[in-house]
Amino acid sequence: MEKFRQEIARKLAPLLNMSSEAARALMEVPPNPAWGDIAIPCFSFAKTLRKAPQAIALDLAKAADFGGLASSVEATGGYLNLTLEKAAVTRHIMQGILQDGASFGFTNKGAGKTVVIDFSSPNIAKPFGIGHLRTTVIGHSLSRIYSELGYRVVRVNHLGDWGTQFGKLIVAYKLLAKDDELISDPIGTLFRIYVEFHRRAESSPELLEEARVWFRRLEEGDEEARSLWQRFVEVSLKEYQRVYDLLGVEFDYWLGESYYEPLLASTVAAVEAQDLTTVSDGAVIVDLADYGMPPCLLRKTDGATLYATRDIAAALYRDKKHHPELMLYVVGQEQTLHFKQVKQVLTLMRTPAGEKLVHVPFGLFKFPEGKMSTRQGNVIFLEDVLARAVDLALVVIHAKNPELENKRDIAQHVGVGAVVFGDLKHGRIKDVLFDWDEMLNFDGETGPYVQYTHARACSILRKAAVAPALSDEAALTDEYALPLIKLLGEFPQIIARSASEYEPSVVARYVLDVAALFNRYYHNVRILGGEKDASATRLAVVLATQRILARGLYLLGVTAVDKM
RNA sequence: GCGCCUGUAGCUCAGUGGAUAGAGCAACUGCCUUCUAAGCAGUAGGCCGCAGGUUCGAUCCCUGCCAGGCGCGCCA
Repeated sequence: MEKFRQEIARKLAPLLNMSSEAARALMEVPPNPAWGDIAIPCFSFAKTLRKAPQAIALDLAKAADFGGLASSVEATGGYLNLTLEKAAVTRHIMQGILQDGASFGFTNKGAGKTVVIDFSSPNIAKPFGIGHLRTTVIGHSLSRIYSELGYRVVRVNHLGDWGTQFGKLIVAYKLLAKDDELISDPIGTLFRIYVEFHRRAESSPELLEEARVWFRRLEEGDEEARSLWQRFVEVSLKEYQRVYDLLGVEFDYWLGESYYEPLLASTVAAVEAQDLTTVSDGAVIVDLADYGMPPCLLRKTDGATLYATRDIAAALYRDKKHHPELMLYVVGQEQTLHFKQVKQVLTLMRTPAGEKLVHVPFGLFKFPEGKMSTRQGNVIFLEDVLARAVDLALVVIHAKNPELENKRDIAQHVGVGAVVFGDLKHGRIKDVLFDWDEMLNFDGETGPYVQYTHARACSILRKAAVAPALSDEAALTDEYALPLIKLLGEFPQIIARSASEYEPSVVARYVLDVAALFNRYYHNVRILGGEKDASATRLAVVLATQRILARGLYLLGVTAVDKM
């Protein structure tokens, strides 16, 4: 479709006295498909040409020559509306998808470029809660979307494996846990003692001081502290891996904050060397008042480093190691200020890392009961959510398709797909209300709906007696096939837009639209049987749809099942 | 107090400086002897938070206000 728009823009540009890019940017999609494929609003020319928009549109319609591209050109209400030649459009799109197969959306914009994506990044010793779902699935999807554009993608899991919470955990462990508990139920145990620690600390604040001491000992390499820390990290990673396996999420690097620890001293020194730091109440800070921000703390009064120090060190490290074009941080919007500060400090340091750093924020999960807090112990485990979704999917399969083989396997993909898709269909930035009913819904605008549509397409392709072929082009232009094919043709633009906006929901919405149009097609047009050439051509539409749906779901990190 | 984000149908959300603001869920009503009814089709449901401004044209951009969320030097 885009190819046609650009063609039209090129022919239109001289008449409007502008570049073809500008002419392209002017184009709109008419609200009513009956009015055509492309609309050029003429209101903005009225002043300079001193003519009514209506008349301008009329003149353009008369003057323009689009060759065989447009089947109708009309001036209505100040708009120049044009309809593309149906057969040319459908032929072009269908040939493209059938030839390119899965690589139809591939535009190669990112060839030779690298993007580093920091996502998921759970805090060790805290359960992998529903709160981690968003960063994990958004980051996973973005990594696939950028790969699709030809970028080399470096996926980094920036584990929260350092910081004062480990002092707390060590104190709590020595006080409250037995060794065998950590083996039988690692996260559960760490979680329990972490909550209990905070409960006790309310009446015994000296525990907090003890925790600070232990973290200090950890930083200094104390053997006991170190070995406890090591165990906490190991058992936690093992549990996280189960969730990642379920979601199909992988990383290129698992680098905790501890990894950057040896770099911190030189990082602070580098900032100091640029004369950016001042000492305030004994702490080392970068004053950012000139940029309308509170200061960025690099060292506490006691000399210990902070979150910002580690993020600056990590950004410098990533830039040096991977030479990326972009460094994305898929982290909740509550950390917007933090990343603005880090970016500003990097910019002041005059390193390229400053402009490469992009915070990709997302809204929080909200709960009817109020804010969720690990410390208070009210957490919804992601694994439980996924398990419930899978169980429910199994129940639905037994009810709707009892003959299905591999029920458990399919149920897992469908259940997980419902949860993942349910998250990704929302714009990132909005807060999400956690709602079991919506999370476990399989009807309407959901992952299972798209998966089901894909399975339907697969089912037809399995039963077909003839091979898909574009042998009867008239079968591509009926009122149900035409809008579907046009939409399929937008796939490359959709991928590009979702990448530039860091917004997987663009793909999710698109895939829902494709599914809706396909289901309408399916319902109204008989594909199998009938005249051979027409049937083969309709099968080609089914095949093209199946490929786009499969690829779209892949980009979202959802499995496209063949049957369900 | 200051800063950032959000406010669209009963609920969850799309949407664009332009022509009649769209989906899904929930409600009601049709459609399974035809390719998977996790589907399709229909009915109903709207001062696009409020008030100004910019513009030929604002739900969209600007300002103010209201409501909610988040953040604001020694947590991450």
